[in-house]
Amino acid sequence: MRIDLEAAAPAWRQIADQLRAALVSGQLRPGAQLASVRELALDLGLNHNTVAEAYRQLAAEGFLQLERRTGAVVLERKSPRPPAGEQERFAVRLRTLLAEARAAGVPASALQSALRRAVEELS
Amino acid sequence: MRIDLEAAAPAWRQIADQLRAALVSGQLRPGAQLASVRELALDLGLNHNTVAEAYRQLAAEGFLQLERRTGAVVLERKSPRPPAGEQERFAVRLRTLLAEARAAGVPASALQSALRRAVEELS
DNA sequence: CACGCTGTCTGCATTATACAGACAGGATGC
DNA sequence: GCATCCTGTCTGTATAATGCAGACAGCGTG
Repeated sequence: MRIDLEAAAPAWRQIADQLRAALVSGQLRPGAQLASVRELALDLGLNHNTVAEAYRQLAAEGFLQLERRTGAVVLERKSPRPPAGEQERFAVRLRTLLAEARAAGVPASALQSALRRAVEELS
Repeated sequence: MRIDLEAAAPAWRQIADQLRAALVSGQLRPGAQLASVRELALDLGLNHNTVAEAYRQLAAEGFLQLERRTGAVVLERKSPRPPAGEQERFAVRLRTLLAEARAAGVPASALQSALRRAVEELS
């Protein structure tokens, strides 16, 4: 796990994003015990409150259970009904991301293979 | 063009992102004249400085020429050599975006078809 | 019953954002 | 000639977000 303090996205969101990816992909299964906010903060070179903010975000999404003595535990979570327009918002963000990559000079062929790989990983 | 002031991304970045998508896709061709910062700001319900910040961002990327009297004009721009690791950064952001969409409840099949559509649009 | 470990809360310094308004320069109209 | 208008730019400011330091609260353990 890697955090870039210079990035536009705040550190707590980067932490939440990377943990969410691990949760959705099944690398973190229900019942798993996460590192304490201070442990992970020390590991990342951040303040414990920054990690706590990320944990609270994932708890609000239903992924984690936070308790005083127990720490952060992965919950069972059924996929929610997608809010209206969620699919369209994804399409817009995907187009934006592709435009940024093409503007940075990444060839279209490389983007296509990355997209095809993503399609396969979703199966 | 639509701006959401409540979104996490700042307004000037949303403007730049949407204009960049239009530039990369060829909807805005070299020589085209953009709306003045005040015109577009009025159209979006924002301050002219917010639009100017977006224009400066695109100018720094080589897309626009900004001049006092002339306004904002689309430049010819050869795609730069992609910085090292740019392709990998794209892959990471794509995975993050997909994880977020799946967490929001968008079914994998919908994501796959959106990805396939994006592959075709890149040809 | 003191200690240690957990997440939570309050307060603070810094930075980013969006805005209001003044400025600069060059074309246009009288 | 010269006022006027339209362009992007610059300065200053109020507000919110961010990351951090440190204190607090609950609960198991020795």
